[in-house]
Amino acid sequence: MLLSKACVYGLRSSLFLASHEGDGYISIREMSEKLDISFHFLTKILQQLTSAGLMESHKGPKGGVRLTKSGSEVSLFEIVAAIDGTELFTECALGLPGCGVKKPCPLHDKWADTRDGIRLMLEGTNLVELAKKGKKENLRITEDGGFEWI
Amino acid sequence: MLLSKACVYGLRSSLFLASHEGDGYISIREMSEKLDISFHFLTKILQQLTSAGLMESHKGPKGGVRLTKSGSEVSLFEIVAAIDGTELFTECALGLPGCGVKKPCPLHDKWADTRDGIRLMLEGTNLVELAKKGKKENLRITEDGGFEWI
DNA sequence: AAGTTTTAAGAGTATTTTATCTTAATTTAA
DNA sequence: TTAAATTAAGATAAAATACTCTTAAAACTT
Ligand code: SF4
Ligand code: SF4
Repeated sequence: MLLSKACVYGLRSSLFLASHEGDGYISIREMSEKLDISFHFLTKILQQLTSAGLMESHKGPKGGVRLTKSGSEVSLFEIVAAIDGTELFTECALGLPGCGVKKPCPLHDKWADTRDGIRLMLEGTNLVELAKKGKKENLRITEDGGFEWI
Repeated sequence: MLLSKACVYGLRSSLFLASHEGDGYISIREMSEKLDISFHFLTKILQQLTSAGLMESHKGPKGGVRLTKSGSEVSLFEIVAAIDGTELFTECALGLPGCGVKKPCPLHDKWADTRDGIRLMLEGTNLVELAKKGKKENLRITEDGGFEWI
């Protein structure tokens, strides 16, 4: 799998938050139920996004998390980088350490292009754009398709 | 990581075999030492490639493995598919099941293009091509760069 | 035929990832 | 000021991946 489970959950909930922009803090419990993700696991993932500065959290009743920046300013790349790190975009298709520094592997030229393709796609896509599209075309962000865009 | 460790090891040893085409069976022990991969682990990986029909093996002294087809006919995609499967090229960036069948996720269009980019790169690259390039430019396929092309 | 070399196969171990559980700290509201 | 709601944090558990060990089977050499 290209992205870890944690990362995929991070993307899904970021999308959720982008579609609720301006609604204040959204509780993690609510998100975990609507998106069908384990509450405790999601909490940990969102803590990562919070400490990366992408979200801010608030405790107590009426608490929850919300995006710090406007969703249109947050690219998928930032979320992936915060959870899975940027190794995917700097390291080797053959798993060799120190790409570009020591002598490269035979696959380098082709892989570097492919790798950049992934990065550019993630950098060039923002949360609001996706949430709008999802809402307009009634696309899904849960396994059972049960989630309804507001 | 895009490809599993097993898959990367499979690619490295396939590259090794391609550069030894016509030398008959190459022992797994020799490969594991030259490529610095655990012998038993490599054995299992090569068993997968053998049962997928990409390699054939022979027991006893003078035994080992060799490519069934000419290395120029084997694409990286075949090796990846035999070890990691083709999920990467059919499934969802958001980890949702049944892509294309049920309603898609908002990322689908962009992700499908990116995904195809990875597949086309792997399909469009064959073993001999890479081995030749590696030999000519003295590129590496081991971590320490210690491997020498023959 | 016996001994050696080599892959095959399955069991076993270690590490990482994924997920859960428990307790604490903070904030709101009655 | 007390109770309820909520995130924070750390410990634990389960599952998946990565790796190792042991024994068996096959094939070559003498
Ligand atoms: S140079 Fe080769 S080894 Fe390094 S990252 Fe690129 S493909 Fe991988
Ligand atoms: S349609 Fe959406 S859910 Fe399905 S594979 Fe494509 S990106 Fe993933």
